[in-house]
Amino acid sequence: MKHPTRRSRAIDEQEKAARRLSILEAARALYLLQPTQLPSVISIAQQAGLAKGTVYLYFKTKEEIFLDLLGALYQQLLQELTEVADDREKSNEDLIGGLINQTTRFVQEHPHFMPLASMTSSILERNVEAERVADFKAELMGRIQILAVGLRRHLPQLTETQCLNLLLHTNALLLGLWQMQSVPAQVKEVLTQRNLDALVPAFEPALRESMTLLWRGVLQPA
Amino acid sequence: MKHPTRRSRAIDEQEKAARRLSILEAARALYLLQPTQLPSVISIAQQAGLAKGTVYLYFKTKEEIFLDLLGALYQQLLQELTEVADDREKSNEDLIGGLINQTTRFVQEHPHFMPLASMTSSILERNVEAERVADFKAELMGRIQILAVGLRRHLPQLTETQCLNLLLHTNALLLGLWQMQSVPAQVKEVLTQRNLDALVPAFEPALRESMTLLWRGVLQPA
Amino acid sequence: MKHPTRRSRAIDEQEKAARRLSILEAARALYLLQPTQLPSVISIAQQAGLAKGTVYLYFKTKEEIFLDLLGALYQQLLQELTEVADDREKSNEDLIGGLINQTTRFVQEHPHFMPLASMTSSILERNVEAERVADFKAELMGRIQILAVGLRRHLPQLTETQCLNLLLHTNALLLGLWQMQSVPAQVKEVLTQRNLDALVPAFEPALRESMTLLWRGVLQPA
Amino acid sequence: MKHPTRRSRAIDEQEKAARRLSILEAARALYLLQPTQLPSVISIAQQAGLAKGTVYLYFKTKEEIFLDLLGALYQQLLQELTEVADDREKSNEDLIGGLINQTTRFVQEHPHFMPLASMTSSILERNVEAERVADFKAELMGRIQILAVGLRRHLPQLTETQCLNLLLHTNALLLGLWQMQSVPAQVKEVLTQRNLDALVPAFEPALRESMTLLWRGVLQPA
DNA sequence: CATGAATGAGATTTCATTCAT
DNA sequence: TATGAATGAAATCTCATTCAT
Repeated sequence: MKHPTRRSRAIDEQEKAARRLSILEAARALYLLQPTQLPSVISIAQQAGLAKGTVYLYFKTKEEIFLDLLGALYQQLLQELTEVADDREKSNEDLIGGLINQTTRFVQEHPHFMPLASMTSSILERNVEAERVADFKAELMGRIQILAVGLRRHLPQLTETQCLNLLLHTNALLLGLWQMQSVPAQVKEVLTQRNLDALVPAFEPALRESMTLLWRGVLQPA
Repeated sequence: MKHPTRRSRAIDEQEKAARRLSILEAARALYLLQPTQLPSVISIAQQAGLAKGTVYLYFKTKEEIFLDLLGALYQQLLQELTEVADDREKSNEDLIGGLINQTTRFVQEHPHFMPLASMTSSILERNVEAERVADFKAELMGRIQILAVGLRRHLPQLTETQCLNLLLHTNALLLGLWQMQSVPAQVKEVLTQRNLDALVPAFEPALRESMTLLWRGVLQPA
Repeated sequence: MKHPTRRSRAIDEQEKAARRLSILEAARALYLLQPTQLPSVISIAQQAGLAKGTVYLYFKTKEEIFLDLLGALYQQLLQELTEVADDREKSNEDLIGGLINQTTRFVQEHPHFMPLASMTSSILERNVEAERVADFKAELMGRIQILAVGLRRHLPQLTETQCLNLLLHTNALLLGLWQMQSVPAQVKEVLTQRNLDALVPAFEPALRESMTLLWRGVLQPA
Repeated sequence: MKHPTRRSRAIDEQEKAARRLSILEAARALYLLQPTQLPSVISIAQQAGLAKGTVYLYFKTKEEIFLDLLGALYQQLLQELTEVADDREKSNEDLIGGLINQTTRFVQEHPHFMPLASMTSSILERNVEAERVADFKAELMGRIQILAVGLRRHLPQLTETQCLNLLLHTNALLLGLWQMQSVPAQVKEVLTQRNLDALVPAFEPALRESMTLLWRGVLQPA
């Protein structure tokens, strides 16, 4: 005694991709409402106007949805950064500044990016098939390498490895700094009450400063 | 005799502290066995020879246990680093090298440190009372400030804020780099099969390199 | 964020047994309302005034509940039959008649007995731990053996094996005849419309007749 | 080309019947592999080289497939038994023995017969349209009546009703005895470990014994 | 007619947390 | 204080059945 309702169907690959996207979009919307935790699968399904079972038709686990979402964000960010690096006219200073600006703008415009990135290792990768995680990592590293190549055109004094590492370390800073300043509102309140606001470093200035130091370090060898 | 296994009660403060410690120790032992996820409360209780409910007499949530553990680890690390910094005889290079060495050694000797630190923002701080998180943060920042002061004795050319930020950014690097290389065994296998091992940066070399760059950057102003 | 409500607790074995019984009773009540299918676990829990999780604290699967219920029914039936057989004054005819009467009465008074017994092999035993099924079978056969012993006091001309087999075959008749007459109401309607009512043998007369034949066969060797 | 694997269509009655048969055959093959449960519709469809939905063009429910299979088996068995009964030369003893032999042989040669028959009332008839169940019953009873007529030629001392009932009760024994001995392999293991093997009666001897008693009972009126 | 995407009920599991005893 | 029974949200899975294409 089942009661299916009427819906459109994703027959070809394009439509399937679209449906996949609609799930991702629903997940994103709900997560933004409450970034303290991943929304439940049932709520994602409802938000997407689908049945719970349909979601599991497209994603094996809830975390896979968000790893996908994160992958798309990383892809977009790296795409944008690569475009910045492809501008041959820029001076080194402008390049670094441009990359920093682009990054901070991206983080602001996609408020779910850093929260998701921050739970990659502790949550998302723990509950996604190894194959899919490997896909995610491979894709991410591939795009970072492309960016590294673009970077080296500006900084020929660096080896390719140095460029790559520079980017990896930048990503590390991004992750770490975000987490250090990502304090629940309630905690922030308590810290304020105790006059300890200064403990929570502001994300953007810290990122600017640390990135500048890191890049200056590599460009001015001892 | 309904409760033949009923435990003795911890009446005075000493006993209570001891019981608290036994829970922390049980949690630590279990987490080391499988740092991929926090052990369940029931397993911690059993490991400590207590009932599930008893654990909640000493900790409000499971995550509070691990935030406590992490706090102790941070405290110890910063203590050790402060001792390194307090050696007035060291050259700047030795100082930096000493801090790096001490840090990497600590990470190796306490295999639960970085995994716990990596879930601080996404898991631990989300499930612990704001008051406790604030305590954790205040304590941590206090010790970092002490270290910053020690550091400045060696590097008088830096402002206090610069020293503090240097440490904060170092912590960020620690967090981010660890997460980037913290890949589940199964994923590592898949990456190996695809000849993509190189995607996973080794933690210690990456930490050495990035820390060196960061510190060099701050010491050699443009 | 869980919301437990207030309930009494089954601390000792007696209370636990009582709670187990309350689940069994809830399952029985619901099954009687609609014997076409086993009620859902959630409905059983609600009927018993418990949470779903609590039901799974006492039973591993839904089918285990009903196998338990069936076991109790078999136990009661065999108890009653043993009492009938223990009446030394009875003639053979009275004995057989008494057993038949007692059986048919039991079936009528416990309308869930035969439906459950009819799904033992195809449903209940398929989804219950082997250990539990073995318990059920051992218990059942033990009681049948006791009844066989009682039977033999009346029928000393039979071997113990003959008595046992007689009972086993009687049980087989019970199962088979019930299933042959157990026709959903809708099917019965259709058969009536087609003037095929006669196809569905009445349970009780058929049981009486076949049991009489069976027992007469064993008592009057060729 | 959205549907490269789209099948040809069964236009005329012959093709439709053939497709129906291929579904039945696929269902039979899969069920034989694992008679512990009905195979899933998707597996049946794949085995038959069809899409899931196509199966539902030929059968209203999954159980209808198996009720059909069972109907064919009953038809064949009763056909064979009728041929045995039509041999006028046989003595009564030979007749009974022949019917028993033919039945046990049939059960052995069609290992899916009894498992299916055993779930008739609890599963198959619960999930098949009343009309179809009525068809099944009518067909089955018709053939039993034919056999009863054949039987009566040998046993003129019996009424037609007696002959019919004898057959019905025999069927009941068949069903009941099978179910009593149909124990999952794992349960059998446990019983063996407990030295309780004897609890599971062997099907064929029990059938022979009980049928002999039943038929002897009817032939030797008190 | 044929297809397979979509549905959704329900079973089962896990487990942090609560609270009656 | 200590206990562990009870809770219930949520994840995941299965799968028969429907129905848009």
